[in-house]
Amino acid sequence: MSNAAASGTISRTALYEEVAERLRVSIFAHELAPGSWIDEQTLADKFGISRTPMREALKVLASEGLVILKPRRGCYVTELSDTDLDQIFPVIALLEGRAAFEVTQKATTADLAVLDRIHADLERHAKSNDANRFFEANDAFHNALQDIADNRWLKQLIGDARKVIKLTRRQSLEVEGRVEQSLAEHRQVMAAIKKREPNEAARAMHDHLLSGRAALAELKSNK
Amino acid sequence: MSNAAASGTISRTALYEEVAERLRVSIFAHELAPGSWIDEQTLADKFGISRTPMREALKVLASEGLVILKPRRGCYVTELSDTDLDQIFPVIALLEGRAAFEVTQKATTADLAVLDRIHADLERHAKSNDANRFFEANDAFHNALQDIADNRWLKQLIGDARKVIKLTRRQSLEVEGRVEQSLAEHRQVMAAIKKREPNEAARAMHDHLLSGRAALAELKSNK
DNA sequence: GTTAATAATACTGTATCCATAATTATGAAT
DNA sequence: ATTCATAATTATGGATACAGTATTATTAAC
Repeated sequence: MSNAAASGTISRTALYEEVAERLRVSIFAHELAPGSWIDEQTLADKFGISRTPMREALKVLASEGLVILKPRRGCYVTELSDTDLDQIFPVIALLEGRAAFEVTQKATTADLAVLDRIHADLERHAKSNDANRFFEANDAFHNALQDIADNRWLKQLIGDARKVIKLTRRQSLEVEGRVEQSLAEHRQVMAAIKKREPNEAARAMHDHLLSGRAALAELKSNK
Repeated sequence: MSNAAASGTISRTALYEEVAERLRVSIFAHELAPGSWIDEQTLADKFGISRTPMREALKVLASEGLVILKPRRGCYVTELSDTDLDQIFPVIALLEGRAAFEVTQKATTADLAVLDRIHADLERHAKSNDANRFFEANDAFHNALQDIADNRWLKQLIGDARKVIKLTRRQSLEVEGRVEQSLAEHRQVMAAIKKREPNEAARAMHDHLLSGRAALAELKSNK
């Protein structure tokens, strides 16, 4: 049998997937504001597509929790209250703690090298006070960790939960001193992983995320 | 203003939701076998609907992990390997443990009464060796617990994860003595909740679910 | 007889169309 | 003037039609 090279570069993603991704970006950028109604037809016209893939994309976003579909009422961007954040952060902390736990058990020396490199990026961007790059590296670190944990379902659940809190992620890093604090917490996570102490790594990651929630709360109270 | 009674009982669920539920049932009952291809048109005809709501339902199931959508190739029922089960059970154990933790903190005496009643059902159906009703009551218990935990996001993530393992879970009760063991574990959970010891409740629930996984593994090895 | 190429068939993906339900606006009555 | 009812407009939900791609089968050539 001929190989799959002829069937295109891997496989062209379906239109509804691209639409879903564009919508996610729009939602995270608050171009589609929380609580606002999504006009299927208008948005589909703007994207240059018909309502069909738009509707399919909205179904996907709905099951991700990014929008809510009210039957016969239309689609609205999810609004996150403080209560929601208080509810979801401990859950993410738990899940990512578990990821750290599994990483500590499974990581090869090559895996550790990858983490080390990303952590070095974190240190560098913290030193140069580049909050944007720090944020990116932070994302990369958590993603790398989940890849190494090599648990498809854990990764999926964390991804779902993280998508939701991304709705509000207006840099908790803007809190005075948060970058340094976050960095220190990352160091603890790395140290625990290298020491091969799963429980300690899990606890460090867990506390790191709750600390992120606290920073966000502080930001709001000062606003 | 006239009330909403005329607009039907609460709000009629969309067709695609009903279809999604029917598909879930079919998948759990293995009428749609793991790995098998789902013929949109044929199935839509059988349900007496068009392809549109069928496709929307499949999108939802895909993001729940029950099926996978291969672009231009169609839709296939997810196959769960032993590795998948080994990966997902510890995660569910963690999440439901957290739910038990939160319940122990939040439950009112009325809540405890509800749990007591369902637990009594469990005891009864175990005594009469009615595995089906035991399974139902077990589901009801876990659902009630999540309702009392009153954490929308935790409930959603547990629901997503549980949907996946429902593909296999029911069989575990067929293991010799599993019903009794499961009952004993439930007693421990209830006791810890009543004693208002969150950590103990979490650990008991966690172990209960891992025990369920072990039973399933045993069933497979004997098969 | 086997393999490769081409053609046909069938299914996925997208667009358009129709029907139903909800909301809003306008008019009438109190 | 305010409220309630009715009608009209608009958007969602569902069906059908159409286009493009992938797979399979058949035929021809080696």
